[in-house]
Amino acid sequence: MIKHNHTECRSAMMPVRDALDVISGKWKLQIIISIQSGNKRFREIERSIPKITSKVLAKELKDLEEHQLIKRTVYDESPVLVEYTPMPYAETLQDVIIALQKWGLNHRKKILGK
Amino acid sequence: MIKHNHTECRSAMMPVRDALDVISGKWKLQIIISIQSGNKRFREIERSIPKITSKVLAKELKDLEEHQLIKRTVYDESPVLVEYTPMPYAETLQDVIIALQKWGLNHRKKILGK
DNA sequence: AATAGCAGTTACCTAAAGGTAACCAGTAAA
DNA sequence: TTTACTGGTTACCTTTAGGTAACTGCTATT
Repeated sequence: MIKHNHTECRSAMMPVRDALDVISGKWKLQIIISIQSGNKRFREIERSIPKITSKVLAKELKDLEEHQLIKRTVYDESPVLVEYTPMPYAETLQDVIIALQKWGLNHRKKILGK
Repeated sequence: MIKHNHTECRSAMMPVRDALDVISGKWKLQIIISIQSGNKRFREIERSIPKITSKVLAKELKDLEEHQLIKRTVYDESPVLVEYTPMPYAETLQDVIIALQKWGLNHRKKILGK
């Protein structure tokens, strides 16, 4: 083999796979960003994310809760009050989010600049 | 730190959306990693990515070419020789890839550590 | 002559993601 | 009393992603 290394390639690819298994899809990172920005209530989060629907949001919130990225708290007032808050683990995604933000900004500039 | 600001939330979310429009999905980053590792030929790339199929690979390679992340070169020998190589623009994804790798590694440790 | 590799394409199908709209119970404001 | 808000759920449907397997023309190997 000249220069490319099969093993090295695998060990670069696998962790990306593992990460994408958790945070892939159109909505998960957007929801985390919304909650990290201070949105707590279901409708509040829903309104903060263009085009998302109740059904999709409900499902994705469950996924994120299962992965311990957010916490769902029910305050038993009447009517019931529900709050979604970020777990500390969600902060570990900052580098990913920032890298994607930077790349997205740059990409938009590139596209519009043509 | 965390402010409850609608505008701020949007401007954090939109670039992530833009980025995901280009590099979302199970395969695109894996393909870029494979090509950046030195794999050039169709079958070579295919073999380097577990579980990918010819059909999916062909489609994703077209997408990546359209977004100018990779280049397809046909050498008109006989039989035809085709090479895929990374464009300089693909290098701008390094931060994203590295962030995802780190997070994926850490996440796997977290899951197995329980 | 048969087999295998190359770079894909095609047809067919399933599974997952996502959209649309209606609906629930409870509360509060108009 | 009607309207609207809350946090979702349900049923139904479409779209997209992705898998399976066969097949192409061409060449090189066995």
